[in-house]
Amino acid sequence: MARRRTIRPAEGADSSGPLHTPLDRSRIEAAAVEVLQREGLANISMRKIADELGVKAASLYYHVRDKDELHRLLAERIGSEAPLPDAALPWREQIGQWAADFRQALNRYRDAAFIMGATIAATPARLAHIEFLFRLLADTGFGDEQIPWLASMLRNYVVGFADEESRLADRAQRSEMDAADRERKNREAFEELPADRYPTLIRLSAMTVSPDLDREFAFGLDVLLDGFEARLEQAD
Amino acid sequence: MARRRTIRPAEGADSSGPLHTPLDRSRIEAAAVEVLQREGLANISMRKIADELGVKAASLYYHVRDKDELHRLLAERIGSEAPLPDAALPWREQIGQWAADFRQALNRYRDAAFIMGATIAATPARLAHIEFLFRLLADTGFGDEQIPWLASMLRNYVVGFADEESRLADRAQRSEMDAADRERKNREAFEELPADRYPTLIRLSAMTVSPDLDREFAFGLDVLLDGFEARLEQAD
DNA sequence: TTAATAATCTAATGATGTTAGAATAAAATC
DNA sequence: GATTTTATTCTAACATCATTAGATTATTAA
Repeated sequence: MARRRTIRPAEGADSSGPLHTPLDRSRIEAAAVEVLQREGLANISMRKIADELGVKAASLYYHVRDKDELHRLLAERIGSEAPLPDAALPWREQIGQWAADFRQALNRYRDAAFIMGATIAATPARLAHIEFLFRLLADTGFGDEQIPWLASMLRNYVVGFADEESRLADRAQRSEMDAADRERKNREAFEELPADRYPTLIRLSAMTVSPDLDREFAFGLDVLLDGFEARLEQAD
Repeated sequence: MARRRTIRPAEGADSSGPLHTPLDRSRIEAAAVEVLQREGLANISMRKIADELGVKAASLYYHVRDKDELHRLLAERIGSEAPLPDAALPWREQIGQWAADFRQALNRYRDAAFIMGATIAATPARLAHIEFLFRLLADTGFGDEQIPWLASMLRNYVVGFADEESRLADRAQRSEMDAADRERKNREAFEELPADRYPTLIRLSAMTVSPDLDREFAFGLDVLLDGFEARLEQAD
């Protein structure tokens, strides 16, 4: 039984014949990340990933079941880059830190929020996040029957926010305008709407033109946690 | 200039030659809905929609720019099926009603939450929802600079919840088990996890097995709105 | 040296979105 | 009523995609 393979020494030119360092899931994952960052989730294909590795697309299927598994690999990687906070901090600060770190991890990758939303969280790093939230909420005094839904709200808030962020970033990149041009164009778009139908929307459109996303993220989380705290007081 | 077309009388057999009632966006939308409900979003294709209409795929492009526009059409349809609540009710009840109706509309269509999340809301019905939320929050006394983010949180909560619901429903349908079998299987899956790594997750897994989704939806919304109310009291 | 096994490749299948340009049908014009 | 114009659909094709079966190569075990 031939179990292990060694890395083939690449003597001579790279392109002469099938001389590659052997594939494995982690190299495939790395290549997938490369393509993701360069072309976005919608433009990832098995062929492009294979090209990145100097290999034919069919070879990937020896190491990976299908494209869905690749998505799960990407999701797990993103999740694994968000650290868990110091357990000694007060609960609100722990959640604040967790949310900020999670958001940061999501923002490091293109379409990350979308990927997280489209895959199931049955991998170690992502389960660790859920375990962290469950444990923290339990230790803080929330009722067992509430905890899964509260945790889901937290996760949902961060992913939803990051998703909006990434949509904004994509739109900004696709239309190659500077911030001023974009702001003008945005304002024009709002002013084209029928003013009688959407008066409040138009009046408040200025608020959404150039937002301070860090501030808004913290604000929304604070609102959410105020709601949590209200439940906590009820239970006493 | 030939402006109008009349419906061709379908004398004789349907299949004899190119005799169709003419296409238009609304008939295409209806066919798309048909395919969506039968096969799910991932399995919609221009060809299948065309088949549904007894027409070739290329014909669709005369009425619809591309597949993205079709998605926007679907999203607008879903949004237009959620009514706006009675403006005479207290603000929390208005939001409660709005959320319940919106969730119901989302649950009427397969993958609806996903579709809403993946398209931009620049269509009349969806803008009307935003206008409603903005106006209600403004009338209730929230600060102008907070309103867009609060509204985004509400929308995000409903869509996120419905997305989880539809994932649960899909999984339930795909594995053709009854509720009891599913519950057992789910429990087994949790018990396979390493107990030392995810103790709280496993302990609370019972809570997520057969949830009362209506109750949980209302609970989460209540938590969120408690957070809103706290902001309101600060402003006074 | 030979046999077994692991990893990659070739080739193909069937499906997809989209486009260009031909064909057809209805309406407008004469 | 005949002809031109315009609106709508079709044919055919392109490039791309995920995936699979089976041949081929390379490496290890016997």
